Amino acid sequence: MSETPHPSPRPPRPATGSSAGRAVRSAERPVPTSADVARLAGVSRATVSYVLNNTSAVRISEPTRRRVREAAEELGYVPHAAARSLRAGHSRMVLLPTSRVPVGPLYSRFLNELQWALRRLDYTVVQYGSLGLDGEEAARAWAELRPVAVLSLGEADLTPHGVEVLKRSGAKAVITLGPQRVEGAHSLVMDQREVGGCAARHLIERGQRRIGVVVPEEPGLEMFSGPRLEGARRAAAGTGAVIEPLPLAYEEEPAARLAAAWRERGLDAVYAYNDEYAMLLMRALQDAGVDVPCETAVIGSDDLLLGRLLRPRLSTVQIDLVTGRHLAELVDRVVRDPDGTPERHDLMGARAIHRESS
Amino acid sequence: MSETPHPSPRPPRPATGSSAGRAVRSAERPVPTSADVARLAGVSRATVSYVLNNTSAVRISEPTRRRVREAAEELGYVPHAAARSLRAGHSRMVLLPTSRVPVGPLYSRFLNELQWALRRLDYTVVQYGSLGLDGEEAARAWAELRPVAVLSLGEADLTPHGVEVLKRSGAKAVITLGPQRVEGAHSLVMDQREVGGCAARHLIERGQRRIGVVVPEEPGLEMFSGPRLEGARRAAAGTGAVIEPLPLAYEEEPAARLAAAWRERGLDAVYAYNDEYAMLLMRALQDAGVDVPCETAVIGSDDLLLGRLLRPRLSTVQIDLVTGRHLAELVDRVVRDPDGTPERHDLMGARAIHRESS
DNA sequence: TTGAAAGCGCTACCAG
DNA sequence: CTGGTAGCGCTTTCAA
Repeated sequence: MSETPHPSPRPPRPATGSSAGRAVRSAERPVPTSADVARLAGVSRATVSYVLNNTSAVRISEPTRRRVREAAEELGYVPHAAARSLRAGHSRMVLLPTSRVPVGPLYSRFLNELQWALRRLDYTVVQYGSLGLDGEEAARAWAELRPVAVLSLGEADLTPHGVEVLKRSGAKAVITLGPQRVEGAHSLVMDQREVGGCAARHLIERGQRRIGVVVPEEPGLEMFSGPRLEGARRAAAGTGAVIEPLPLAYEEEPAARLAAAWRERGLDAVYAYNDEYAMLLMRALQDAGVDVPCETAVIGSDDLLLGRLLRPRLSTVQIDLVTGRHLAELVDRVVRDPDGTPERHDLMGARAIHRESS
Repeated sequence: MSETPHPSPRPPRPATGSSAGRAVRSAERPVPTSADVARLAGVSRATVSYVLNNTSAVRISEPTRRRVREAAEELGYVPHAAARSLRAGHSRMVLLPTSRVPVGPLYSRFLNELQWALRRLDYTVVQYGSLGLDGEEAARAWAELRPVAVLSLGEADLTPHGVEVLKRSGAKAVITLGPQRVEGAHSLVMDQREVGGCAARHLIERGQRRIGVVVPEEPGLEMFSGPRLEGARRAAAGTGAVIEPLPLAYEEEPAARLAAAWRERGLDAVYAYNDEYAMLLMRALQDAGVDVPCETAVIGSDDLLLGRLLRPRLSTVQIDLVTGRHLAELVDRVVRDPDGTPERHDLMGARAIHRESS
């Protein structure tokens, strides 16, 4: 991609030659505008606007209303959102930069809930794929849409300058959801370290001393895996337990290889990033004759149903995300009062659930 | 939600009283416009536009260019996408209505790939959450954004009339991805029946006669589960095999109940909607003492890695989706030549993979 | 090489 | 109760 940072030019737009506005192709009917509706109904554009928006400050006679509505219906008129928000000077668009990583079921449920809640508050939720843009570029791209709020869920690394750009472009709320605060933004801290910390503490309390931590090789997961590893390290610090990172690809063959050389590592426990990696590794260990949990304890995270179906049942770290409704309300509050002090919210709880694998 | 269909009014907008345009709050700096840049650079707005868009038809002196760019940088100017596309009369927005269902990893990978490919073709991908709107309402809501293309992946039921609305509002391409064609739209047929068909044929070929088909009770999945059941029925028709639908919630307890009463049903095989449901049911069957595959054969679909970790390894139906790149190119082709005959593409292949559970 | 101005579709004033 | 109209920010033609 040759999207370039600010003042350097965009790729030149080909001089189309075709004049702006109405469609030119002969066969194409032009898109109907409120003026067309007005003409057909025999009223002014203002009246059309009043009727269609039900403006309360103005009384329009019932026959007129009906004529306008019939005309709109007949033409298949649909108002032009861009024109409307241009005129209004603001929109109710909440921008939700789309993640580039395959997110888990937990997270996508959260996203759905969030969208629903925002809709109920009359916001238009727009997920914008900013794949392949860095922080600054992304911020500029988002700013072009003039959203009233941006909810960056950690997809691109929002810099303080990026936040500034967004605010200058009219965003009332810039909210980040990630491991650390971003200067100038309202930050909802979702500290993944706590997940790794829970897992490690659980293992250590149960007497394990040499703990492996699976780090997925799948690209795009560093955002989660790094802090989780870090959290495990912190939990181990000073307890005498040691932490050993174990890079692993999400496939049978690499898992089998890791398991084959398992005893050489002398690990007595492993936190496997999440339940899926845990299932993969646990199967490989069992196939290699390593007993779980006696020889090696295993714990995952996310509390997937599937983990409960294994034998032994998989221990896990349950993650409580803030509800979508809660977050939506926060967005709304910040939009209404943009000058409130950027608060810091913690919105993730984590607790270990002991089953049979640890 | 009180979103009402067309001509009936929206909830009246509160007469704000505040005049449109520039922000009013005293503390707030107004959002910089190209006019501000022009003023600061000491040139006209036209020149600003030329420089920032690198218009090839016009030669601007290098010193002027630099002054303009510096001014833009200093003000933190970001062009206003809505104004631009209003003026241009078209946008390059591809609207991707967001699904309301928790989609699987397969599908979200496909979505990511698609977004990426569309970006490479210089489209702006916007996912729009149309949760809670019916087909007609959704079509109108989408049309307000004046997208150049709409890619409805079956989230809301697009009616022929909805397609008409979208086309009238300027959409060059309306592409549906679902079990059946929609009049007027380019249809990419993703026939889920084929998945159920594959599974049933596989079981029948292996000598099974009484086949259960798990139908998830999870809301929002009917779109997939219905056709899959239907496909299984068709495959069974005339073979002497019978199909029995088995509603099931995705939880351990209901699965255990189903398994406890399993023998009374006299089923010798089951297609469990997907691999996750298959894993759930298979575990329940095993816990109830029903042998898999001898007493009951089990097959899922999606070919998840996790299914291969079970003992017996889970048979499955592998689904080949069209690639995102392929679909993006189709979108682009249709946008460039909107009047081409709506083609019908098949973009799903399915084949059964025999492992150990069937 | 640059500037003035029209106009995209819409809404909110103010006058009738 | 309704209509005229200004102007949101931008691009592009035409004129200087």
